[in-house]
Amino acid sequence: MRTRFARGAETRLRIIRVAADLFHKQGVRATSPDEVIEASRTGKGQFYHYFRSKEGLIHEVLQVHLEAIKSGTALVKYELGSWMDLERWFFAQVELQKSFGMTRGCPFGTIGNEVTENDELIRQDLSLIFEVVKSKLAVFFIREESQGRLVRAADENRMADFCIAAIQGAMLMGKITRSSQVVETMVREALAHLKGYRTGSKKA
Amino acid sequence: MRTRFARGAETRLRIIRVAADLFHKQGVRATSPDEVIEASRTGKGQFYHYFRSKEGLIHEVLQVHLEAIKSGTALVKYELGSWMDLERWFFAQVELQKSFGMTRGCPFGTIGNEVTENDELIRQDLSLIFEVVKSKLAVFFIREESQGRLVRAADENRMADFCIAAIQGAMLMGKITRSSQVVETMVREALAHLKGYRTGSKKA
Amino acid sequence: MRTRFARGAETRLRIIRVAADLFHKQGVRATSPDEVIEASRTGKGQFYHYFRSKEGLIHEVLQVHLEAIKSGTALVKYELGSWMDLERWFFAQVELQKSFGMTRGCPFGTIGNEVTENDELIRQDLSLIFEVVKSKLAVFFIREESQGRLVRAADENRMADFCIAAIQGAMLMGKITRSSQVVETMVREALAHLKGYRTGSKKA
Amino acid sequence: MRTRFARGAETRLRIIRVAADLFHKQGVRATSPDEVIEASRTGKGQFYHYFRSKEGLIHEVLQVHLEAIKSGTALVKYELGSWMDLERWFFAQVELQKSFGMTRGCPFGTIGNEVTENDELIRQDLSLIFEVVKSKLAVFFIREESQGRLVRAADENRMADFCIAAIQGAMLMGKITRSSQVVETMVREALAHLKGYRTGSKKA
DNA sequence: TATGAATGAGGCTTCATTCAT
DNA sequence: AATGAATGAAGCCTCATTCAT
Repeated sequence: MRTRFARGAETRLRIIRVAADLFHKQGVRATSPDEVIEASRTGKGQFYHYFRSKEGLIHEVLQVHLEAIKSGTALVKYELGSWMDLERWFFAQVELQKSFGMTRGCPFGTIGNEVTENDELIRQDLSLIFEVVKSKLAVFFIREESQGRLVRAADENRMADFCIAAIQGAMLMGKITRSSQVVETMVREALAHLKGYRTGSKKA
Repeated sequence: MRTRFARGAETRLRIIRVAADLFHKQGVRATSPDEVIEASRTGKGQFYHYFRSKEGLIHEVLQVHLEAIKSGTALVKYELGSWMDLERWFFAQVELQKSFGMTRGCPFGTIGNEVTENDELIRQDLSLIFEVVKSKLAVFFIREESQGRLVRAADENRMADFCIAAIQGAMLMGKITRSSQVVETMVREALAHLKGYRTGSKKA
Repeated sequence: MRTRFARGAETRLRIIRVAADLFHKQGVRATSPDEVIEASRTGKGQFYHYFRSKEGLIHEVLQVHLEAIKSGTALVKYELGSWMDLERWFFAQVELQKSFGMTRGCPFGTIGNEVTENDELIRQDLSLIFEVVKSKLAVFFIREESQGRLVRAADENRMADFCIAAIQGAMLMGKITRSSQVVETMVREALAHLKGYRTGSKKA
Repeated sequence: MRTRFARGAETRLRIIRVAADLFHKQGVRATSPDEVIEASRTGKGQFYHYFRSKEGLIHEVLQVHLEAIKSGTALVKYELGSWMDLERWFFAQVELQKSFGMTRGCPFGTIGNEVTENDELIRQDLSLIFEVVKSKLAVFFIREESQGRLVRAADENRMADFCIAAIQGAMLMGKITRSSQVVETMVREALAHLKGYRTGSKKA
């Protein structure tokens, strides 16, 4: 039997999950509290009981994403141990996008794109998420470097930023063209570029 | 004294220009016809006299962008004659973004990111724009190739796609982080990668 | 070669004809000047050049109907010379309704139904039309009476009113049920009732 | 003190009642949600909380009418036990119309007349209402017949249809002419016709 | 005669939120 | 914890009309 606390937490999470999906699918602007309420089969009161406002909900959705990334429970694995893992990291996102018929982009990029000067809090949530992702990617490059597997010119932070911007650009173009081709091209070029920083690569 | 032709066309263009700016600034979803109407100091009726609907306006805004790109009158120059021009192409966009205090992304990416399955017409308008941009970039790479200045492995279409996805990812991250740093990093890495396809580059 | 006057008159008539059809099809409230203008391929200016207002147009449409009834050029013939003609009068309207797939009622009833306390002018136009129709029907009954073919109890004015109300009720029900059955039932019952006023009818 | 159930239902019913009256007075087309909202002193949100759309409201209004007819709580009584009741049925409607100064017709006929090919749902609601009214009238005629009080030629269904079309035609003409005279004429003629189907009537 | 630009009120609906139970 | 009634601003669009050329 569920505890009283758990029952509430469940509702809260159900709302968050539904909202996360709708935000990913159609963006935050196009998603109204009403739509989230209906899709999560909750009541108006519950919604505003758990979330201060729509902005509050977005924040919570992003928190859940952030926790998943931090704890490694996200669909995409951000802890990289090898170049193979890096490839997997890129392609996991491509596969995710394909699973939605190329109708969606990156959930964070989609939200980030809608941010204006009035959405400073959300922008900071996103910045933090990307900061965490970046540091996870950087950790891998730093480890590679510490083991002498990167050329001197390699800059781990720049490489991490490059990865993120590359996948963001790739997925955005994939969504716009509704085709996985550009996405795969971009991912392969990005990987090729990154591998150029490995010692012993033919470009070195 | 205004010509008969100009009377209406002026109003129409005024609306389009105001809308283009608002769409760039806050996205299409966050921009209401009423806001466009007020900012362009027109009447409600005029708006719907010139544009079938909000979607129709977005379409027209994109048409104007497309024409500017095709005719070379856009702020960013898409006709590249040299690697210097390619660098300028990248940096012109970074500068544009900086001129808005890093609060905006690419006008096309911004709209593209908001596209859902119900906005098929707009999606196709954007696809066409990117198609045109791509072919302009490809023309440069093809010319380089034809003059033996690219390594055999170079694929001009892929390179063009890479340029577009790279700048899109860069600008989106620039907008989210409100910092030009990632943008510049991405642009430099992208250029480095592309230059790797030149014959005689140290990586070749 | 058309005279200058004729050209204008033509436009005017084209508008009236298109409007008459739209009013019949969807009523006056659901028909906007814009719709009439577009369907008649005219300009805004022309419309308000020929008609003071939408109300003015309705008035003119009704005038044209009235003239057609008076002059005998209407689709339905109101000059009755025999009981056969009376049957034809009823059935012509049923046929007209059938020709529109039972989606329309009587053009006058449709407009009359929409009349409110603010449409006094239109109401009077319609009253006049029905007055004229009534007197045409009454003329027939009076002639019959004067030739001793009606029973003493027959009242020609009441009989005419009965005809009109019967066909109005019939067509309205036909439109609502989308079926000609009620209409035909009503017409036959009405005819049976009227024939009961003939001398020598079995009911007499 | 209001019960939990009543709180919302009251508002809902208030809106329906106000709407029913406005629809009767000026038709559905001329009645805007805003007008209903104001007249029922509700908020915009409430309106759309209780009704999907304006069409939804019309539907609900008709449902309420239908229930009233079925349950016998309507102003007009449809359960007839005698020819006297049938007369009362006709005259109750005439009196109702008179009580509005002959400015309104039948509430159902008024709405039915405005129905176009895009209002299929409403048309069906009306069809159903008339179906129910018809069967109630038919029940009376069938009972009469079963007791041998109708001539062989009498067809109960046709008689019921005749009643409905007659009163519809009568009320429409009453509204257009703003006079109760035609209405009374029609009602009396209709009754005379119907009585002709009684055994022993002088017409038999 | 003819065209269509311009105006602003209003029509239908959704939004985000608060409140009462 | 949960429900859903209530609110009013705003969003997208059409209407009926007038004005300028």
